[in-house]
Amino acid sequence: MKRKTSARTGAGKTGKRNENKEKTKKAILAAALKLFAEKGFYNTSTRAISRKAGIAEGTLFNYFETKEDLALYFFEREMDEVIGWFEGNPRMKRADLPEKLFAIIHHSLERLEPYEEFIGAVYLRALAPSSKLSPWRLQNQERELRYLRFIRDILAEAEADDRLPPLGDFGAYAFRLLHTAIISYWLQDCSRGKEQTLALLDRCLKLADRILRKGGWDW
Amino acid sequence: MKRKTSARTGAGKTGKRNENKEKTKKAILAAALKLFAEKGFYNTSTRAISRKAGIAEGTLFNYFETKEDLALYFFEREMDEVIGWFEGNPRMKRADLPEKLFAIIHHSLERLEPYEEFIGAVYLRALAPSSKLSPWRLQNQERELRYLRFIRDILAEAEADDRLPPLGDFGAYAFRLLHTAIISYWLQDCSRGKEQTLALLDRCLKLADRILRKGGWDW
DNA sequence: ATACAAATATGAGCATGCTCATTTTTATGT
DNA sequence: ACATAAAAATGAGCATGCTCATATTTGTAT
Repeated sequence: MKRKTSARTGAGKTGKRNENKEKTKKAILAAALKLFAEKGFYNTSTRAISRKAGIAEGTLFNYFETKEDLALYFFEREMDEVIGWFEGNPRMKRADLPEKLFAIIHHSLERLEPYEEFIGAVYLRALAPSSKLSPWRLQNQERELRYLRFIRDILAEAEADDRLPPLGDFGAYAFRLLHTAIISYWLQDCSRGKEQTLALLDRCLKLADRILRKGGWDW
Repeated sequence: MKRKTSARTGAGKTGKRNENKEKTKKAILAAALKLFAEKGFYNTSTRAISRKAGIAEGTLFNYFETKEDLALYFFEREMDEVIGWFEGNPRMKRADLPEKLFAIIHHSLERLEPYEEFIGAVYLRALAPSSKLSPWRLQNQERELRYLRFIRDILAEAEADDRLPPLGDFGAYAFRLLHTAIISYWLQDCSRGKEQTLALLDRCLKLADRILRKGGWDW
């Protein structure tokens, strides 16, 4: 007789086995988050995470292929948080395009702040998902697509209202380019409260707004 | 009696000691370059470099603080090469501003091509020199300044001819932002001959040209 | 219950980047 | 020549990220 339990693969399965797996995964993530916050990414060893999570060291690598993957998981959650925050925020619905785009980057910078130390090691990679650098996993490609669709939809809405020339997919790619660049600037910004970055971001988007409002550029 | 040899510190000293030092440094760099090209950055161990250079492993770290520093050295040389190429190229003197800027990024991408594999690990860091990620060394700050001055001078020339509104230092920073972003795009560009990146770069600079030619933006 | 197989956990062990106490080399003063 | 000190080279050794052969647990069929 074949299995009677759910035939689906992936998350959401039931059964003791999967309960344990999820419990272990959560334990690892909780331990990692705590230690990263305490000691930083580079000063936290996978041994320490395993010990705190109450598992053997090898087990950790059954759940996450590399230590960086562990960090990527947090970024993925942060990005979903930003998308969720935006979509659940009624003020954003009413805002005009530059305000929306500013808010998205601004909010994501705020969410990223606690992780600043290891963003250089991980985040810039995450934004270049098809780089040869590391074998890109499906998980990352899904996140990437989710991000690009999210931006594309916002731009498409503005295009539909004739407030934006038709950029096609280029718009989302260009915005991601800006997003990447702003983060790399933010990383090296020593000013109080990262005000230089915010000023730069404001400038860039106001500029883009002025350009795009004119319309008729030969894209 | 005090030393009679040169009192200066730094490169260019004479004496058997410094001759040996420079010889060793060159041996390390030659070995590293060869191995990086053969096996790639990540598949080349510091042990292998040391062995090929004919020195003990510890010696390597008397010359370069980290393996990444070894890589940074090549980037530094590449950047100087780009600056030298630009300044020694008479066609560039006559070119207009967007052509100049396009050529700088284009040429540097061409020079960077052999190192593509480990640029993600090193180059983006190098462009964020005051990041907390790693304790930034004087060497890097000097390179950074050399780059920014190089760009600033090109922009200042255009400003003097009234072909550009007065941007002050912002111009050089903004260009570096573009440069960073283009590189991160380039890293993930799978198109033949990286033509997508070149198209994007062309678009960005033509756009910037059109904006700036109008003049009078309230920077 | 028992047997069996698939899934999962384990930790000894590997290669690596890097450190540091010690040894060797070089330059100088007498 | 010899002594001395500074500079430089050395390689054993450390902690780390990660692997993999082995051991344990879990689910199913009889």
